[in-house]
Amino acid sequence: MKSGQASISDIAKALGVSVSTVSRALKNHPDISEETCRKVQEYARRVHYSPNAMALALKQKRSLTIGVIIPEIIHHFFSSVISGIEDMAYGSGYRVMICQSNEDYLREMINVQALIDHRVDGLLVSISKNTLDHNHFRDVHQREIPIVFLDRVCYDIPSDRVITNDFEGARLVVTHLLERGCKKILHLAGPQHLSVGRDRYEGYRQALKENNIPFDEEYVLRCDTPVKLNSRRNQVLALAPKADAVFAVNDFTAVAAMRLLQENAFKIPEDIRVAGFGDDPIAAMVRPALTTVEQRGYDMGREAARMLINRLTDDKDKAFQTKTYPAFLKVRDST
Amino acid sequence: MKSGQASISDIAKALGVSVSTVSRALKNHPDISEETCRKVQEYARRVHYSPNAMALALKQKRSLTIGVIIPEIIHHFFSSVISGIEDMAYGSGYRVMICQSNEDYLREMINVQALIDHRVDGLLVSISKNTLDHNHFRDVHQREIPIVFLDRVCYDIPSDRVITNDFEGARLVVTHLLERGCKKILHLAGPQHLSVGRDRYEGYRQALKENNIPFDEEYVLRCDTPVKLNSRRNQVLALAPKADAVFAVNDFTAVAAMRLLQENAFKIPEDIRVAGFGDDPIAAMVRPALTTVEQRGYDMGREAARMLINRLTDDKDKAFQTKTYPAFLKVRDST
DNA sequence: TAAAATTATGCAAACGTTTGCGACACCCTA
DNA sequence: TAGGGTGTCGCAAACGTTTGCATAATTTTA
Repeated sequence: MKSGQASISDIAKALGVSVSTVSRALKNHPDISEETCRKVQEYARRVHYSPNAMALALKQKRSLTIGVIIPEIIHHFFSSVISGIEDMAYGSGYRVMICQSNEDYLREMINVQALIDHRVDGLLVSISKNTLDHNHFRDVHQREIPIVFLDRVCYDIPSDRVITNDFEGARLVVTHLLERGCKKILHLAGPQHLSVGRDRYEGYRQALKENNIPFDEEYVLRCDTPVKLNSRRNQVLALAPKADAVFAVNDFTAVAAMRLLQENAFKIPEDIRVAGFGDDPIAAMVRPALTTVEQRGYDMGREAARMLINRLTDDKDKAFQTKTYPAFLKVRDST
Repeated sequence: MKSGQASISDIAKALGVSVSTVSRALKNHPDISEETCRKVQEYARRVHYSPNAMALALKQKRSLTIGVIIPEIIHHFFSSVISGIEDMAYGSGYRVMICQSNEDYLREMINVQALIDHRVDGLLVSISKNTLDHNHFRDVHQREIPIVFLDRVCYDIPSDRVITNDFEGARLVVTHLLERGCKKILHLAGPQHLSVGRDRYEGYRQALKENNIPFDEEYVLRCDTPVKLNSRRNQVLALAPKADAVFAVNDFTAVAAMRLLQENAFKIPEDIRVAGFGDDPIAAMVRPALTTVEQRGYDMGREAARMLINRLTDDKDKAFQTKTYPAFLKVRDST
């Protein structure tokens, strides 16, 4: 025990027994006498023995660790996801390594490689906005490391998936706006190569179609962050007088839109209604409180972890499945 | 290479050389001929060889991993901290294992143990609200694993620390309120066993003292979350008519207070002014926008990681130091 | 041409575990 | 008293690396 950490063989030496005896004694193996068990365990406790997870992982060829790659931890949705993952993982004896891609393709690839190097048993991934190529995930798949995609999923790779019913959520919220009498709904859309961006866009179109409102390309702006909104403020302000509602692909952009409109003397919801997506806590705190679509991050994280751990243990070869969480409308004061 | 992952000895076997040759060839050791290097590296690339970090860690007795324990990832401050830590760590070849204590003492202890088991090279910690006993950190210290405390620090353990000047921040914001003419300032305080809670409280008192405003115990409420605020709403509403300002220990509580007051027909800032601490993004988004104290989470995380890595490499035995970030007042519409 | 130096490679130990198998020393039974 | 059973324990291999040292072949030097 040269440096702080006692090993099994330190204990063996100190007690004059073999390492195998110590190893067995520590887990109350029936081969070992009670007397020896007691002595070993007592000594182990005295020196604060803690098993070396690396050595274990090496031996057992599994690390009991799952890797998580999410775009940005600062978004409430993703931090809820992480909490869900952690709770489920810890409860099942797994550890979690969390990485952020920062919406960056290169960083995502680096993260994947780092997690592979660490021999994680499985991967939980929500892909970055700027990821168009999925070969790094294909690599993971070829290594027989199971992946569960979550929210921002990838349909190229055979895998389990956990998603919100984005299509239905968007359809619901837009239908709600139409029921309020809106005819011209501006959609601040997300990237169309992302499942969530596309599905919400299509839900928007579906709602229009169902209500016989003509679709107008001009009323769709690719704009999914407050920063982007700000850089397109003139365009938005030019459209706003003609529009009677804004549906943003997420709550942050919706709130930013609300502020922009309010600063320009629009009254919400009187002059123009605003809705978001995700039910970030901010939605309930701004004034007027934001109508949005609930997205259960914690539950989705938990479920994704459950599916992954399941595949790691019980049914390795079960058919892949996609779990879809229903979307619930949260009507507040902004619509 | 039975299961997906090729090892060094798989390469050795395939190429008819020894594992030591492969190991050296992979890192361009001068002992190995160019020819062999080329062959080995080419083959390694073909089979997607990636070194087993566990085996490496075992051999080298260091994992190039640092463990992070923070209370709750959903708080913007802490997720910024994490981003700062990650960027610095990745840039220096370190990996990061992130754990949440969820403000729970037991969970914090479990996290510490898990990170010890994983043989992290060092620890970055912001202690939980419910941690009164610090023996689990003393254990870490005895194992000669360096710790850097961050924001919520612990003075019992010899270690580096990174903090905000909470005292000064609170003094500034309260002074600002007094300059606005306030005389009765309600303080929604944090736990007094936490450095941040105590320092902000004392900053509040100091500001009063400097301005010859009598301190009144009745105007200090231990209440640092929206939930707690809600359960004490009657108490707050009883005090509000007599008070002319509220200073909350964090922005979430401040915003919750604003909403409570607004719902009860108080005008902000006309009837009562409200200030928070931390400059959470929500502070800029609510109306009126919240006056608060800036706290540079990203930079603090980066700095903490830098200090830790420094201690891990260069100067193991340098004297411990505490880095204090200055606090800046952000005056907005709520005061 | 023998000795010395150089070049390229392999052996084996070590890191901390787990685990199949074999080795004892007993005690019991027939 | 020989055979078998049982209760305790140790040996050694294996997991994937790195690295000091030995080895062998080749070249250089004197």
